[in-house]
Amino acid sequence: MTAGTGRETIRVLVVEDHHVVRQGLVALLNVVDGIEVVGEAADGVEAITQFRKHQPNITLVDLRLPRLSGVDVIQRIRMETPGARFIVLTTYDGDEDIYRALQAGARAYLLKGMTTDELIATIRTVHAGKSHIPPAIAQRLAERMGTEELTPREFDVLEQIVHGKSNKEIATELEISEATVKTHINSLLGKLGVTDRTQAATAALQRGIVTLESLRKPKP
Amino acid sequence: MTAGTGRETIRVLVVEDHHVVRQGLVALLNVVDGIEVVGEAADGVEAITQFRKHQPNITLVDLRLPRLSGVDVIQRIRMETPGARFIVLTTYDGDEDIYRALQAGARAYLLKGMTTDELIATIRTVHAGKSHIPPAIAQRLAERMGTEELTPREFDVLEQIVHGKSNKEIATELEISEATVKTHINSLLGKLGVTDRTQAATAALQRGIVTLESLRKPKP
DNA sequence: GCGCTTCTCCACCCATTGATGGAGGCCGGA
DNA sequence: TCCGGCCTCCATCAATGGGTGGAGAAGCGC
Repeated sequence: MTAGTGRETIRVLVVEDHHVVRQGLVALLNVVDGIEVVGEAADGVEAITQFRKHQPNITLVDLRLPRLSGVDVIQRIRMETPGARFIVLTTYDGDEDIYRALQAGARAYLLKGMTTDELIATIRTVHAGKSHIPPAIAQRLAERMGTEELTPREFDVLEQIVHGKSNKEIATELEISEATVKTHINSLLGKLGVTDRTQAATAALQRGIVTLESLRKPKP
Repeated sequence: MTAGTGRETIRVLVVEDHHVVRQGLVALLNVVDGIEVVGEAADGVEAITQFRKHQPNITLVDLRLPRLSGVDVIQRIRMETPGARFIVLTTYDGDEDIYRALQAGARAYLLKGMTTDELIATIRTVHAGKSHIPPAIAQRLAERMGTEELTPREFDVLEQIVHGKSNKEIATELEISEATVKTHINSLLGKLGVTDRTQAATAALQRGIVTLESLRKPKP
């Protein structure tokens, strides 16, 4: 079980819930010399099962997955196999997701829409033990630095703001006073670098702190 | 040039900018009996060129495309070939996009993440001259009905709201008085069925009236 | 224990926002 | 031509939102 930097075939696990995209990845990768797709998974739970079964060199994983998110998958697998290498692949490119994925131990981050060459080059790079972050993403990560973290409570309030709640409603929902809500809003506005709740809402959506999908359902 | 409902091969053009997804579609479709991918395009302009060249029975088209949007592509092609049949394929499922695509003449709307069977069944259905809208989407379309259209000016104001502008800033930007801005906001809040600007902003993003991507760039 | 952060709350003030109702001008369809 | 929709603007009022400064309690790391 030596770290492979040499000639042997790179064994890849593809984790992606969209059938078409998964199919595309497999089709693309299987014609490449030196890369073999050893397994596929359509959700987070299946991903872990497949990983245990195949012990791939590289796991290509989408962040938005049913049952268990991509970040969760990375964290859990790395708990039992710390040397596992991940490349995150996603359509959405909220800063928050990138950040969390890299924190969780992903070695590279690719947006769908990349070229085949980029994909293959990244797989080889990561398999060789290096990391690879595209310049555009590196830049946004840099911007994110220096930005303070929101506290859990501030996050709760922000979530409510995105859902269009008034301060009074937020107070009721979180069972705190309206004054406290205002306090939290005040500090989260500062941290997000915005001046009002509407800007806070769009900033939260842009950064992927809250997702548009979560808006449809009242409360999961 | 008779409408094909019989045995002959269905000739498909795939228009999709994401390499991986396009590859997936082509890989999936080319193994199916009775379906042949006759062309591929990665942007709107190329789509039109490819259409003229191959005159496919079915055009599978992504809505978000470089250079020319999916809706534009459908409209332009239908101007010269009114009988052309389109299936719209997209990840994002904003109501506005669905609506405009169907208005423009798309016969079916599929979300990425569909099964292979759904895709093939839909292609056959549309080729047979029928339409196919998934229940989930049909429901949202129904909800959208009864909703009044925004006027162009209301749309302008909404856009500014999503960009986090205050009424005063909007007034300056659009070169109208703040009073007028308020008037527009009042009516657009009603039409969107929301009670304040923050809800208006998230509603606009949900419905795809304004996109998150457009928030990054200051002014295109 | 001490310092730090977080969460909670208060009071006060002013700016912004949204609601209401009214009004004139313009344009395009009936 | 008249009607209806749209865009423009006005005044006024009540409610909400955001800014400031201060303060006590709980928890954590050292």
